[in-house]
Amino acid sequence: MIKVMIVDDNDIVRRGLHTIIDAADDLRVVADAGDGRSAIEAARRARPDIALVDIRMPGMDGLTATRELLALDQPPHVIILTTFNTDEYVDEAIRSGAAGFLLKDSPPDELLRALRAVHSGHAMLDPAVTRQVIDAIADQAPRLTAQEKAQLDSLTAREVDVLRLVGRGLSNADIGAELFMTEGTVKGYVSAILAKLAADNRVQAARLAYRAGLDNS
Amino acid sequence: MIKVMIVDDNDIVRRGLHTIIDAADDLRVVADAGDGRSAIEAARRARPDIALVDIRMPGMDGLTATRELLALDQPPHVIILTTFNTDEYVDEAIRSGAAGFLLKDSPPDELLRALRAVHSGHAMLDPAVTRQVIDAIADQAPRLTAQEKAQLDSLTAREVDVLRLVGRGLSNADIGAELFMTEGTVKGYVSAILAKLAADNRVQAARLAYRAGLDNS
DNA sequence: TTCGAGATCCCCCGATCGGGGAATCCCACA
DNA sequence: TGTGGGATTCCCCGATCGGGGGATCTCGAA
Repeated sequence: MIKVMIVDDNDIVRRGLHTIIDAADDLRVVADAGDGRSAIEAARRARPDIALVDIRMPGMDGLTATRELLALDQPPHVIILTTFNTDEYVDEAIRSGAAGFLLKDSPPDELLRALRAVHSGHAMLDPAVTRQVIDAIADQAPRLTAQEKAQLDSLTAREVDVLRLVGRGLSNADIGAELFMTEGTVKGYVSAILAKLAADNRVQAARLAYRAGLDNS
Repeated sequence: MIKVMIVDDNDIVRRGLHTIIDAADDLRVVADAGDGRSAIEAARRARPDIALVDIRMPGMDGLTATRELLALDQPPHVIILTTFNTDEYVDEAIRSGAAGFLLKDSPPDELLRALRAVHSGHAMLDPAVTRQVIDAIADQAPRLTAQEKAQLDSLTAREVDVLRLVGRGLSNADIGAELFMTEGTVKGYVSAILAKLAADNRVQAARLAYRAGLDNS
């Protein structure tokens, strides 16, 4: 039996969700709340497996409530509910830790599928939201061009070591200390790197290092 | 009537998908292909609305096939099918332009839902895949720390102009030319920027500009 | 009206960077 | 057993950077 909590300031919506969920054999609503603050308390008492949280609420908004819920000892999974297809919140909701993002006009069985999927550790987004997320990923920085990849591949291992530190904003002297070589040696490497990467200066080389993800490893 | 094409090297899988899809009133399989190359030709002839593409195929793999299909005149939407929950390909599939990513063991009605959602311009991922995608987004670079945000906010508009160009790797002279000011003036701004951002040098300032997304706008 | 913040320019000066060599050393490959 | 590529070090030298001032001018808020 999957225990569900409903958090929505609209009484009618709460009743509607209640009806849909309790009609399923494997789901049961164990708590209700009309605002974020009482949701936290209710969750502490009822220990729901999943919280359905409206994103727009008076007082504590849904995203803040989500973060608070997930900070509990035995946190529920959180599915965000929203009325509109609001670009805005999707990214923030995901970063807040939500495992789902559904529109209130999606059909009841979609809600039930989502509850079950989320309960088994998966996640579910409304198809329209999925489209947004996918487009955002596809539009992300084109990574590296083929040319840039080839340029990076042409670097020797040692040059990559140096580039990594250039990317972090270290001076040649600092890089030398880090890699146990003379500043003069570092300068030689930096020159070689700039030539191979067709970069005018170390900032441009650092940019490439950053985009290639060389800086954080 | 939504026209669907099936691209899979396994004959049994093709038949199975065929049966599932044709059983629906609003869907019809209009083309079949066992490899990427023939899929392109088939798509050109049959003009399907959606192509279901196996990611693993002999010859042209599913992702390459996806890119080729999407390069056609009237490209179909592409849904990737895969047997395993393979971490690997999800990101690349999305970047290749796929509108869906389903596991072959998902229930038939999930496939039908996906086909309909994708046909209406939405997207659908298997819940397990959605979980991966969501986790990846949530784990992404923490953006900026509150402190870094405050530091950026403390910059004047003109300083931001300069920082933007510093982030692109321009020299002070180039920045001056770009913003119609003397190199000396630029140097003054850069010094102020480094002080406000607590950066040791322009590379570190550029890093911050890059992370703040200041460079591409 | 005064005052301060921002934008613009200027100067000096030391530190750092980047280009162009040149010289070892080592190791793999022919 | 050469030969060459990579790693390492050093040199010089001009260009660029960065710090620390000081000087206008404008505009808006006190």
